[in-house]
Order: sequence, then structure tokens, then C-alpha cells
Amino acid sequence: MSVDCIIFGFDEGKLKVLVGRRQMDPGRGEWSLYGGFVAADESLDDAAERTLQDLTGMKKIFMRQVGAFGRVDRDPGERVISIAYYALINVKDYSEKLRAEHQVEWVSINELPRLYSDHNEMVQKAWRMMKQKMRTEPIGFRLLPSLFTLTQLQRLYEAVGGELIDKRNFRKRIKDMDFIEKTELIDKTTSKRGAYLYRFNNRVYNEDSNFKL
Amino acid sequence: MSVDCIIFGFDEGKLKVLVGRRQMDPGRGEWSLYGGFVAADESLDDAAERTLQDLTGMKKIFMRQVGAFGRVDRDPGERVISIAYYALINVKDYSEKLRAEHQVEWVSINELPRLYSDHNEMVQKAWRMMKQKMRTEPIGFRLLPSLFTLTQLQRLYEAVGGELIDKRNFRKRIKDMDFIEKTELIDKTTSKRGAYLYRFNNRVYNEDSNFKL
DNA sequence: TCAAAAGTGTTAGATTTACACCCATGA
DNA sequence: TCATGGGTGTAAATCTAACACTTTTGA
Repeated sequence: MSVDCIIFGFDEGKLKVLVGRRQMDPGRGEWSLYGGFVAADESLDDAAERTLQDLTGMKKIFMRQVGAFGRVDRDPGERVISIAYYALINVKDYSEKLRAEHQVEWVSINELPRLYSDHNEMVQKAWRMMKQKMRTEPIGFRLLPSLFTLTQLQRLYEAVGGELIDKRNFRKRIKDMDFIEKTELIDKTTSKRGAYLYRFNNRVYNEDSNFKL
Repeated sequence: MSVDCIIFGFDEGKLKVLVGRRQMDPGRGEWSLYGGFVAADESLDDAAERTLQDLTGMKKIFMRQVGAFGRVDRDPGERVISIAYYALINVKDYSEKLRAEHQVEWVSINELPRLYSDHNEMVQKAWRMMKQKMRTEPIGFRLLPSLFTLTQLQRLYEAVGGELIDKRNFRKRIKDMDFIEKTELIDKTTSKRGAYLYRFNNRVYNEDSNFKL
């Protein structure tokens, strides 16, 4: 009984997944998701949470179950049933040191190599679920810094949805959502002119509550 | 490691679930979903399929995984992780004899009693997923006889969605879907005038392919 | 001065919703 | 003949999609 984590990040305008070389037999050296075993005294969710924290050092990561994967021959050694979870983190919040220690790296979801066992399937299913959830719940902000520009947000939705979005229509929809607040701060790293920084206000969201992108 | 099945049926204008009294300890006698254990040499899907067939005698039942349920204390005896599956069957196709033998009955989803362990959670999640899928994929027909009236179909969507639908708008949408074919047959069981019977043509659906209700 | 990203409204078309009456029949 | 469920169309409102130019500023 194990858990495997599909950890999504957003960087360089691309949706990425954290993958590494498998450290144990069978399949040592193959590209793989990061996972762990479920202890006798912990729930599946707890196991996933612990695994995520072990890898990233971060707590309270947004995480959802993808499902159970249980082909008989999915693990060439003994029989292992694995529960997949996807998680969303901000790439910049992840300690480079920890990342290197665990020998995992961010790979664009469009350029994923063949992964160990059924891990590619897990990624595809996780992506599908995450995409769906991102349309109707404000979870995308977990992939961004707490202050972000509208262009960044748009690029995120484009990367996840896999298609370009009209800038004016996108911004119109954002304006209707009061919980996406414009600050007076300006980010000048991506343009000479600079772009206003926005923030997601969860308190306001919980009052008025409706999200659709 | 077990599987639990949320078997949906549609009868008397209501969405129903097949539940029975639990036959083993712990929890003997409590209302419960029908389940079974996963054998060492079968996949999760195979285990669910076998369990469904064992209960209903039917093969090739439409079935989807709901997810893994793994609270440590979810089973008061030893630790059991369960994978829930939902399935759709036509109530009329289910042998009354088999049903009685297994001592399970159809209970309206709105009148479900408290079920064993976390089974109520499973049902709710299954319902949510099924509802979602029924909007965009033509799976609802599995809950109906192969010939059905438009009123039956509408009642089904109302029962699953939990709200009333405008008759004319509903029928307008049906007309746009060429794979829902009107036959020349008339059902006179529900009205004096009689209503045309329709059928879902999967072949046509696979050609033209788009469903939205 | 110019290249590059930020910012901003309008309009046509498509989709969705609301709504009320006649039809056919068996009892 | 009448009660019951079957069947049908239109118009307003809303939502969606397409589309192009001006602004700011650092190099």
C-alpha cells in the first residue's frame, strides 16, 4: 500500500511536475513520481501529507486524491496498490536545497518522459481532475506567489487548460470577482512599464463565493 | 483491502441505491453497501466487477472508481482500506430472485439510513461524480430500459440533478442529439394518449459525439 | 525612438431561460 | 366529457467570443 504524489508547479509559463529517479528496486533509476508507503497507523490522507512534507518541507499543502491504482502487475516486485494524490505548490517556495537533496526536478507536463509503472496514467488523470477543479474553484493561486500579475494568472490558466485565452475577456472576468484584489504595487520584472500586482483574498471569497474561469 | 459498490438504479421517479444488512462482524446487521475483498491475483477493477457480478448476475455493468477510503479506524475490526466504485444498472434487468437472495434492497438516495462506517460518504461522493458525468456523457441510459419515453428521461435527470427541468427546453435539447432516436413505438403504460418511445444509438453517438444536458 | 508588455470596450452571435396552450385517449 | 399526461414555439435576457489600438518606459 503506497501513495504517489503528482506535485504541480508553475514556472516559465509552463505547468510542471516534480519527478525524480527512482531510488529503489525494482525500477531503480527510472523516472518516477515521489511516493511512500502507508504506515499501519495512518490514514491515506495522512500518508500523502507526510510524504509531501518529507519531500518539500512544507505543511498544509493543497492536496486532493486522484484515485487508487491497482493493476496486479503494476509493480514488478511484490504487489503494491497505490493511491495517487495531486498537490499544488508555488515553485518559488520550494527550497532548492531540499529539491536537490531529494534529486527531484521540475519537468514540463508536456515533456514528461516515460515514467515508472503506471505513473504517467496517474499524471494524466491528476491533470484532468485539476484542470476541472481549477475552472470552478480558486485553487490556481496556490501555484502562484501571493502577489501576481494578471498576465501571470492568465498564463497559468493557459498552461493548465492547454489553450490560449483572450486577454480582454480574461480580465473582464477577473474584474467581476471581488476577491481578486488589485494592490497598488507594481511588478517591473517582466516589462518596462510594469504591471499591477493582485492578490487572492480568501476571506472575501468565502463571503461572496463564486468562481468561474 | 476491499471494494464497495454504490449501485444506482432509477425507479418510481427516484434515484435509488442498493443497500443491505451487513452479514459479518463487526457491524453485523447495520445498513451497508455491498462489497467484497480484493484477491491477491486480481486488479481493483476486476474485484469490483466480480463483486458486481456476484450480486447482480450481470456482466459488463457500467462502473467507475469513486476513490480510496482509508481512515485508520474506518473498520472497527482490523484495518481495511476500501476502494469505492459506483455502477449503473436498470432496475428492471435485475433479477428479483437474486436481489432477495442477497437481501439487498433499493432505497431512495434521499432517504438513505445511516450506513456502516464511511459508506454514506462514499455514496455522496459517488453521487456527485455520477451527476457530473451524466451532464456530459450519455451514461444515464444505463439506468433506463433500452426503450424509454422522454418524460422518463426527464424524470431521471431531475432525480439525479435534484431539480426540476423545463419540459420544452429539455425536449429541445434532446432533438439536437441525433443519437437519441425516436421510434414508432408507443408506450401506453403511463398515459391514455401514449408517448413515443426513444432509444439511445451508441453507434451514431460515436460518430457525431457531443452530449450536453 | 522603438520594442515589448500592460491595459482597456464594444458588438454580433449563441445560448439559456421563461412561459401556456392544444392533443389524444380511456375511464 | 373530463382528467391526465403528451406534445409543441417564441421572445427576452444573458453569456460568450471576436476583435485593435493606446500607454508606458528602459534600453
